[in-house]
Amino acid sequence: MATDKREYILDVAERLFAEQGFEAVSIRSISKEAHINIAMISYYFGSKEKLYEEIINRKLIPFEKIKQMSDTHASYFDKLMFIADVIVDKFFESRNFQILVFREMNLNQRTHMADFLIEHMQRNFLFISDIIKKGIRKKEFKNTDVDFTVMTLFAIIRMYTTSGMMICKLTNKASIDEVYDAKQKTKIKKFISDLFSAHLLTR
Amino acid sequence: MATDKREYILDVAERLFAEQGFEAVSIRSISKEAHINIAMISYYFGSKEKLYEEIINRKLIPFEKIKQMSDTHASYFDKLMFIADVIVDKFFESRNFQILVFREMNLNQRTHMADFLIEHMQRNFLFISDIIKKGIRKKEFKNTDVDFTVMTLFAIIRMYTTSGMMICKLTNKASIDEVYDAKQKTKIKKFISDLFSAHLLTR
DNA sequence: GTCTATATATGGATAGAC
DNA sequence: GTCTATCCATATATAGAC
Repeated sequence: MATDKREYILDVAERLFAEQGFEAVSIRSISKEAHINIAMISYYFGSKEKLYEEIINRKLIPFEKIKQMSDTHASYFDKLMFIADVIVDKFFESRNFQILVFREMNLNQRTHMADFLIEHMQRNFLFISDIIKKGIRKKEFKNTDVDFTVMTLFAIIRMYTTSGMMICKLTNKASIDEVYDAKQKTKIKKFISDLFSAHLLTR
Repeated sequence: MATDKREYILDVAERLFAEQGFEAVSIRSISKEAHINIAMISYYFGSKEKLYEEIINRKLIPFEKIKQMSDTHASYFDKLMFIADVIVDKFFESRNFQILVFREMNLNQRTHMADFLIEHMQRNFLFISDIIKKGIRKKEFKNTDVDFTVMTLFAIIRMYTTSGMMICKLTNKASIDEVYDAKQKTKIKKFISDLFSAHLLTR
């Protein structure tokens, strides 16, 4: 029961932090939105910043599983697209979290947290770089700038999933929900596949 | 002389807002960093929020000139790459500003400002979409998802120019300056050209 | 676990002297 | 134009009753 309430507070706070930014959200507004007493946040989490750290820590991808699963795919392109699909799924289902993470990485506040997130990002980045480098060595892929290629993958998924209002306007969708429905998820996966197919594959 | 001091305050505040976020920066810290009295900010700008609005407004791209210049290029691909280069140049020389703009577009604070920025973005977006659509109609370009294509262009440039700390780490650069030197600018322009060439051109 | 009341700090803004 | 002093609102955090 206590964990349920804790999780609920974390969910509410995650959304508010994503919408307004860490400093703009008061523990008063969190307690109001989550229908709990103000003092409960210090009681459960210790402080506003520790609450924030718990929000960040609870959803970071345990990337090991993905590494193992990607091994089951034969070609490097299939490995890469498998990973891309996993990232798209992950980002679609945790948009508020991703907004927080990318905003935090770009801030000079709480630098220990930014450093930690960047290191986490780097591990994922290196894993994907490695696949592409192997693909190039095996002549499956063209010789291209690997850093920019991996960056492009993250950049597209990040832009689409963490800038909902903008994407909604730019693509003439009626609502945010429409931007993130199953149809759009399929479309972005197909686009990524087409783009990287043309960019990487030798044929 | 008064405009010099105003401009200097705007420069300092822009950097601080980019580094720490709007709410985390106090007018006290701005006045300290800019070596002026606290009261001067209200005197010059009226309020912290009006100062912020002036920072945003002073650097938005007047896109009309670019439209005209892009007309001088023969192919749609050349038009597109001319625009991409202009955007890269612009983003490289105003990184703090771009950090502010993209962060602001993703916040539910000051929604009038976010709406304004998104509309500005949409005009640029539509202009580029239009070029690609024409290229497709003339069979210069393959038939692709135009929205995602334009998004990709902005996504790459945004990711590279507004996430300096991350890029520095991911690409093993010694310092931020190295991430944004002339050599790297050339490299990203070439990468964009290669990527969109493979993605768009029929040959 | 839950609540009220409060200690304490810091923020934006401005009045008014010079 | 520049500065000091101050008003007032709001923030986090916690002590202590229940």
